[in-house]
Amino acid sequence: MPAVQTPTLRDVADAAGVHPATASRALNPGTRGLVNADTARRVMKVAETLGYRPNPIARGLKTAKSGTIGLVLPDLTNPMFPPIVRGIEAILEAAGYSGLIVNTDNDPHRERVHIETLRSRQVEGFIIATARLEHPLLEQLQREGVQMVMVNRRPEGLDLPSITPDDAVGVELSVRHLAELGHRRIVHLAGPDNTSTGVARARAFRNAVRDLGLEHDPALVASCSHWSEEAGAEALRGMLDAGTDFTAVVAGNDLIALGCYDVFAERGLQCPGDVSVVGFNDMPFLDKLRPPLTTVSVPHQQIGAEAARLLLEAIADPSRPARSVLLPLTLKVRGSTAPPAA
Amino acid sequence: MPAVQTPTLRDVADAAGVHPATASRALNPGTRGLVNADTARRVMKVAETLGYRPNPIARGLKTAKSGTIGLVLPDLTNPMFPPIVRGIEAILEAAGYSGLIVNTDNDPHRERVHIETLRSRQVEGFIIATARLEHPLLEQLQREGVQMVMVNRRPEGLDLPSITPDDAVGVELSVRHLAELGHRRIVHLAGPDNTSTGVARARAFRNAVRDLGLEHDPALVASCSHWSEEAGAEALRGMLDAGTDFTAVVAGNDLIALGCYDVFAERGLQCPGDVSVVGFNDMPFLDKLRPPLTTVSVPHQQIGAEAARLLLEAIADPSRPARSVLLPLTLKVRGSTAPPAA
DNA sequence: CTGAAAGCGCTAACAA
DNA sequence: TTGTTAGCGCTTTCAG
Repeated sequence: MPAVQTPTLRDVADAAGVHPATASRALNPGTRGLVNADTARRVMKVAETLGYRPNPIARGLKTAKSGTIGLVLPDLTNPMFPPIVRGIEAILEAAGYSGLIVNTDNDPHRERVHIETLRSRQVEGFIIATARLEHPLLEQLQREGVQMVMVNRRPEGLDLPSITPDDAVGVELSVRHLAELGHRRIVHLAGPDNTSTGVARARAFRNAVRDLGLEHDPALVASCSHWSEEAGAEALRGMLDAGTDFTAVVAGNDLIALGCYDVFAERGLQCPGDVSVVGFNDMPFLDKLRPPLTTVSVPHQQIGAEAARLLLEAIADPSRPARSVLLPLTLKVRGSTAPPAA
Repeated sequence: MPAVQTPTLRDVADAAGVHPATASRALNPGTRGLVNADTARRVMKVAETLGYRPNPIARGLKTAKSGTIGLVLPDLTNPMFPPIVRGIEAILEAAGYSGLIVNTDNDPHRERVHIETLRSRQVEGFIIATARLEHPLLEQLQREGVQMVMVNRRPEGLDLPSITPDDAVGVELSVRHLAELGHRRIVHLAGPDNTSTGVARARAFRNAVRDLGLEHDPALVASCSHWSEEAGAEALRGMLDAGTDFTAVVAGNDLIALGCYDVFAERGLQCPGDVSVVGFNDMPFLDKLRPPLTTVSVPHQQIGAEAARLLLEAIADPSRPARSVLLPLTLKVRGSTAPPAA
């Protein structure tokens, strides 16, 4: 594609009157010390004026380093991910890395293929947002010594570094808020039970209900098949059709909560008049919904940044032990929660 | 990172008892014809069992082709882009390409740096969603023979392939809808006037107002500094503070419309009771707003897919003349528009 | 401190 | 049809 041939290391070396090897050393901060300071300066200057840009591909071929990391997302159209991506990129960029984003659409096959492609492109590590509790692929990657850090969710039984929200605290906050408003029969529409966030939040829900002395009825908990509006709507419809009695819903995440909104409209239920709802994530634009959604606020950008930092550390020093971070959460009270009707 | 050394072409060749060059030919669909069918089969089988994966980096070094294209976005957190990305990836993937996504945050400097990085990574072309009317960088790239296609917006005076919504039709639809409801004094909060979408929509607005015989007052049009809620809010506040009289707003896009919602809340205005609003793009979740936003629906995924197709065509045959596509739009009438108060 | 030489994994002439 | 030979642009021994 070029047309204008970008100058190569040889060109710089020739112009500076040195051997390419010397030019290489002069241009690389790591090896610059090995070369005469004056020569180094001269080479750098020539490189500058020639507009020399090292070819990372050629470099990668030699060093097996590419300056890239892979970013594996389940679904880019879920608004919670862009802020994570942003946080990641801010850190990577500062470190001279770039992230290659792939979308799996929650399909393990696509995931496998994408990860393979990325590996063949020599990514130096992965940030993975698609973890499932059972995740053989991750296990395999770990065995093969691939560097990676999990964001948001994590697999079970694998000791992998991860940055996740403190799900238990988030749910506890939600349930307590509803209890304080006077709700006694609270539904939990859990996320898929093959994800850590799904089960951790469901477990936290049960604990909170018990600790706060609320009504404890298995019929009040259902799992959604996906983290989506449709799945949330379906789960709530099932609950309603079964005649379950409740005055509030703790949704596994914001999209599931939005699914509830759809069902409220279908069934002529008022929110928060007839039923209150709490979401999870605080994705954008929630404040403009009808009604504005009360939700658990998650520092997505910070999650991303932290994950990137961890990964870069691991790449720099693979022997360093895996570290995991739980990020603190807060509840954002908006208009979707109110005391139950008397 | 590897740990398990992935087998190289040499390994395959050795195992199959042929020369690496033969193995290469056998493995590449394009050159497979040059090799004995039996040998080819054998090589492929060996490659299969060895788990051989070609190294695209090494290949790229030789061929100056990388199988990647660069995707330049102004802001990934704007919900209109993920669907475009999805459309692009669907096509690229099918063609064995992958897209490298970068975010410029509307910063020309970041844009320049990112594009340079991508070029050094040998992307074969670009899909660019950051075009400004005046865009020296694009001009330079075009001069240098870089393949690219514009999505959504385009620069002025450069003959570059583009896939854009039919802005004029979209605005015309909006204004006509409002006129039919009985509105006579309609405000347009235009997008930034350094973008083609901003000015094209503003021009279309003026034309529609004239054609429909509505009130034509320069005070009814303002430009927003960005495609954002904040900028939209600011523009509307200015309008209100100036005492401009109007009953409806045609917003440059959905985010600007959302900014209007904020101002309505601040100033105690009812929508659509006191003032109607129409957006542009039909980004996700608009149906759940208070009130649901009437907007122009844009086939984002199709835009992305079409752009990817165009780019792949151009890469395959650079001599082919630049083609541009205007995609048709429809109006999605929701709850933010109603007849003006009497 | 610098140059020479080799090679990362692959493909593309050119010969045979 | 296959093998030989180079070489993509860079880094990295190893000598000097």
